[in-house]
Amino acid sequence: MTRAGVTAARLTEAAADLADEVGFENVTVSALARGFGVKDASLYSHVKNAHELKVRVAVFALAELADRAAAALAGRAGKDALVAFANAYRDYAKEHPGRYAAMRMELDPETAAASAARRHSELTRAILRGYELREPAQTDAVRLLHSAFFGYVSLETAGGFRHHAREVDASWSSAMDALDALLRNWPPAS
Amino acid sequence: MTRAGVTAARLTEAAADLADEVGFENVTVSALARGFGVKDASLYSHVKNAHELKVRVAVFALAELADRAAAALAGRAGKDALVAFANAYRDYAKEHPGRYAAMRMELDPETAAASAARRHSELTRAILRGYELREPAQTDAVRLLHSAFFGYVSLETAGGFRHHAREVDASWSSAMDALDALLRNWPPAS
DNA sequence: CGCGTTTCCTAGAGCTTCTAGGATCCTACT
DNA sequence: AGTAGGATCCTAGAAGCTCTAGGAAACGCG
Repeated sequence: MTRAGVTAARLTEAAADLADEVGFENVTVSALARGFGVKDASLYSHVKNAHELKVRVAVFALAELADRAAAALAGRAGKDALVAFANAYRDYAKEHPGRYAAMRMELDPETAAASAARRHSELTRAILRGYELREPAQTDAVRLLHSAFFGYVSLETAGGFRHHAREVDASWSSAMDALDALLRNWPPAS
Repeated sequence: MTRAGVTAARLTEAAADLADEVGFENVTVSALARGFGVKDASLYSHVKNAHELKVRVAVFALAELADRAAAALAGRAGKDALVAFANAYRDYAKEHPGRYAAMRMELDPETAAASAARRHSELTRAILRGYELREPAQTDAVRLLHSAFFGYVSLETAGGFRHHAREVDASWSSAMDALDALLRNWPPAS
């Protein structure tokens, strides 16, 4: 009897795949063990909790998306960078809905700090290099941009825009125009 | 032995309260039954599923927030309306984190259509009366606004802005300024 | 009062989580 | 080669949650 070769990393990736297939809230230690041809109790040598497993998936997805966003940002500036970054978010959510749902988890401060969440902020900030924004407006813009991307993609994947006539793609590109215009014309502090 | 007086509505409200206390993902039929001093099997006369219970909470929260938003919007226009509406979202999420998390659930199309989700769109659209936007820019603006509110509040409650120096309240009001400026100066279709 | 409906119960099956303790495999050191 | 230690996997089992089936008790109405 050879071993199944389970590691924490492999486990996390399998959990992420499972999340994309059956939904993040249906990711379970038992189902994961079945996928590995292993009893569920065995997985507790690699993972403390069911909760820890989900946190691992969230952190993994955060890092994966940060990689994609960084790649999309390379060699681009201004509106090109903005659109490429935003599309990285949207495409990732479409391709990996379970992983994206995992990212919506609440992480406790220390794991959040250790995760790629900070990279997301830094990458969003990198977009602003093509625009003229100084602190503290820069931080405010980073937060608003991140919120807009995140919220738009969340609402779209949740089906929030389904019942409208207008095509979502057209709305999306219009939103990109609007955000670009906003960054070029950020209002002075009141 | 008198009856406990359980109805679907009372159940939903208790579930919403429970969600605010222990988190939406920890809302369980058993815990709810304990709260009513009743066996868990009894609740299945009122609710089909655990899933249906959660959907009920989501729909309930959606309606409750729509009521608040509508009240906040009454008698206001322009930026006043924008800020009041956005604050209704943010305050609700702070006051009722479990209910807000419930709203993030994916609803199947028919229940989503029957829910207050449409009212949210209409209320967001009402904000735009104070600005000069025609279709299809209006729909695009509604989606972007809704995304920004929703995303900002989600990220803030998830602790996404915790590690930054700048006060979130200041960033928030700056975001309001920015969105107001954007609506007053929406870019023409490209 | 009696009838049907609703609410609640007990009993139990099935799934998931997680712990305890034991067996087996791999690695590294002597 | 032999063996000690650690990592991986197992069985067994307790506890919680979901949900069904069938029965009893309360309630509402004619």
